[in-house]
Amino acid sequence: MAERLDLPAVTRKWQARWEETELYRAGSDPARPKKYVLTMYPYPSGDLHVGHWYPITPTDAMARFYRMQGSEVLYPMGFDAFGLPAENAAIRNNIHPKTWTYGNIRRMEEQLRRMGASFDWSREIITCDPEYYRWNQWFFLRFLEKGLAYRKYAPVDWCPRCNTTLAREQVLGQERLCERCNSPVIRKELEQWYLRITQYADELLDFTGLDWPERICTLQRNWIGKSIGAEFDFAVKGAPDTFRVFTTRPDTIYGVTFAVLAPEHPLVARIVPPDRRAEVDAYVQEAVRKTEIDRQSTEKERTGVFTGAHAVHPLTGEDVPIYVADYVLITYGTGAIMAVPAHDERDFDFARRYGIEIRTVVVPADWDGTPPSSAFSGEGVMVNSGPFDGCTSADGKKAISAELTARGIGGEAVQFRLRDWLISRQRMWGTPIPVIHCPACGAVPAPDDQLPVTLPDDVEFRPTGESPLKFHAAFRDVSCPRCGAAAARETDTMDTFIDSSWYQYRFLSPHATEQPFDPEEGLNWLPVTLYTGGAEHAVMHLLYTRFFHKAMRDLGLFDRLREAAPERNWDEPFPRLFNQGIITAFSHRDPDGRYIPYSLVDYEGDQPVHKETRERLQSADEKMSKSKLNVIAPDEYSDRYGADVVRLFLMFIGPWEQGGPWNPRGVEGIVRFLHRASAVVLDPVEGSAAGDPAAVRDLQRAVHQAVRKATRDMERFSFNTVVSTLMELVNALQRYKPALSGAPEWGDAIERFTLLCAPIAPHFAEELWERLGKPYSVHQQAWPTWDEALAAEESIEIVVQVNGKLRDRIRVPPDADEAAIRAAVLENDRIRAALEGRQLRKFVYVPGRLANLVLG
RNA sequence: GGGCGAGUGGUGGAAUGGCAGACACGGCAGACUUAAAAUCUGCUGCCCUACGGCAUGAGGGUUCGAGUCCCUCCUCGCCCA
Repeated sequence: MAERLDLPAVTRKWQARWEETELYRAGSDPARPKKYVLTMYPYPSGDLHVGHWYPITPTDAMARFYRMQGSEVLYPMGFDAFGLPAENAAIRNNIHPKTWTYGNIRRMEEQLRRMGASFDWSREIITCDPEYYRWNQWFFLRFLEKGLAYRKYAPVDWCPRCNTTLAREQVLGQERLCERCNSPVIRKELEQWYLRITQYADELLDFTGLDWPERICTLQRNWIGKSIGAEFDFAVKGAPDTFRVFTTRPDTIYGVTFAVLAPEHPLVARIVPPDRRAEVDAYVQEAVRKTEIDRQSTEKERTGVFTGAHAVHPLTGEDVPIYVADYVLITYGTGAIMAVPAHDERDFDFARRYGIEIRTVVVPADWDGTPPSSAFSGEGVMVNSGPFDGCTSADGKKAISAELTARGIGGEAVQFRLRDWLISRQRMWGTPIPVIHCPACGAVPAPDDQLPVTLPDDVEFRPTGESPLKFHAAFRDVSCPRCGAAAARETDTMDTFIDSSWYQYRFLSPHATEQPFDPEEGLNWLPVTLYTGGAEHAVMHLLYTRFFHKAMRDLGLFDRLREAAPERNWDEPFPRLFNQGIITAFSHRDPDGRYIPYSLVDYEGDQPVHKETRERLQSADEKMSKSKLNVIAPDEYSDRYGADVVRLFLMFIGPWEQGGPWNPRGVEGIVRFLHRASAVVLDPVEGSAAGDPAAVRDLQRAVHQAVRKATRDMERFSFNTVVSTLMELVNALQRYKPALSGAPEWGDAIERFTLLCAPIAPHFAEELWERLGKPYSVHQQAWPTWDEALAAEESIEIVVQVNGKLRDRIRVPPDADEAAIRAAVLENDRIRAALEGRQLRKFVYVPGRLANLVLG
């Protein structure tokens, strides 16, 4: 056997060559179709682990696949470079976040290069560069002009650990944890900047023309949370005040027996008579201290207090007692509700507790007249509802809304769960919000010619975590652009999700100075052909960028493009999205629950134990994370086996959208595969003949079937089966080689095999290609095609079943018709035996596959 | 509580409604070797000596035929209450 390929050396050799020859620079030949492949850019945390390789490897394969199919491909990479870890590092180590960030970026660029991904590095963007973030500021000013950006005083979510406010989307789960650091958020009242994403709520609910995983659309739909119902004003009895409520169930309005205000509702203070004030105040004080989870929890009993005031039922004129209760949130809807205990579980609990009447007004169609023992929240037929008795819920909703409109107190209304996007962050390492606060003129936008408003280099971090911008006189103290008086620059910075909301456009022309992106380049590449990334961004990045795109569109940024290419989708940033799964690895914990690094794990049989203490360890398959000490660095594997081994293994694990466990043993299988493949392609075989024609046909069939399968599987992102197809092909080539390696068809076979390897094992394929004496580069060759005639089976095997059970198989020519098959089946000995004494009821024939005899 | 997704050998997984378990890991046996590693060959879902039977979380249904479609349930994951 010839010498084995030195895969790490092959990796280094071709990476250097590709870089020298700028092989992956996106070209601009107008004759060739264009594809823009993009995968979510990483945060420069400092070290790339296999979790980073996982999304990149298949997208790189797709970029290569598209190039071989004749397209020019834009496949750029950059860094999401603003954000808190840099600032925390700055506080700990007393270095500027910029120093830390750029250090990490340089290291990660190097690591990314060692993957051998075909990025066009000439397009790199780094969001903390003023060249980039000036355009965040530019967009902010445009949004301000259009009323899409505004400032308001409101309750906001505050992360005490990160020392900043967060957007609603960045507060996760029922526990309301900070998306970054997992600490529980608290509520504060602050004046902050918002983007009016709610203006696009309806359009964001429209997913037509999006080839996205259904799951992501559903998540966004739920998050936006459109509900249609009615809104109306309750008049307070004996006072000039009114308060507005929203309900999704106007058909239950005759069942209203009380109303509830949120403890924070401004009306509370006004309507409470003096004799009840002490009790109500005490309740309100108590309520505002509770977290939202406590208040909304279904476990706890619902509490409240009677205000002493009454409202007037809008239709019946009855007195409706007004309560304050903490299960009504000031942040949702109008902060007040009409309560219908018979048809709402929470209202039902509350009414039970305080002895309030429960009045059934909607019943199921088959109702037997007995009062239900719990709230009936379904739809049905209206009863006890005056003129509306007998209406269905659906009709009743419309009729009641119309009635409210007729009385001039409300009407049909739509409520969204989606809130405007809070973008202010009380942090230093982000894009400065380009606004100046003037005592006379108020919040004044920085003039365009003052952009970019840059972050100062000489900052001093405080251990408290407060933004140093607040204390930086040169940054803060400026004169008002409008009146010239002494004024203060805004010291809050923008949410870093602003950066990623439009980065796909900056890649087109990362150094454009007059506009965010060059429309000519846009016309070349847009919209993005394929976007990939993690599903965890469903209601953050992926929602924000859809909003941002639509806002950019409404600023006119795509007008010229739409005019030149009206057939393309200019309403969405990413018409086609694919979510990869998560790559996991074993973590190990000692009996005290502490995570133990791999370097301290030993095995006694299958039982993991602590290398030193010999304690038994608990292992679990978990998402890779630094805190769980189960992060796998690809470097060790890459240095030992070459980058292609890591790439192939990641693709081989299983379906890309499912993710899967990293398994060092499985890596060995890939190494074996590459060595067997290189041996079968490169090793000479002595004394081989021209080969007999039947064997040649078998070889061609194997090759052409593999080409067909690999092509189809690439197109449907089924990378694991692309790899297994190539493994099968190598197994077949090994079988045929001794007899056929002298035949001309053999050369064709190994050439096609090498080309099939190119997208998924780029270094390996390049080396084989060169050793086969072919011209550089394999990545500039055409993807192989298959010939259906050569891929066709010579004879086909028909499975013969009796009553659905396998009884025999017969071989027939591929063109055999049903009559011929039937004859052959009935002649078959085993079938005749089975037929003995029974009657053939039915003969089912599936062309080319199977015959099923149904016997009586 | 609601929505979505998943459940297939010892393991990762494959399978346009048509031969369940491709491909690989691991295991077993053998070859090569003084020996080991590497490599190669064979076997490897369960039951049965065999014929054959049973098997895709459980139960039902549709169908000539169900891992795949429908219904009910269980378990796990994610999202929302």
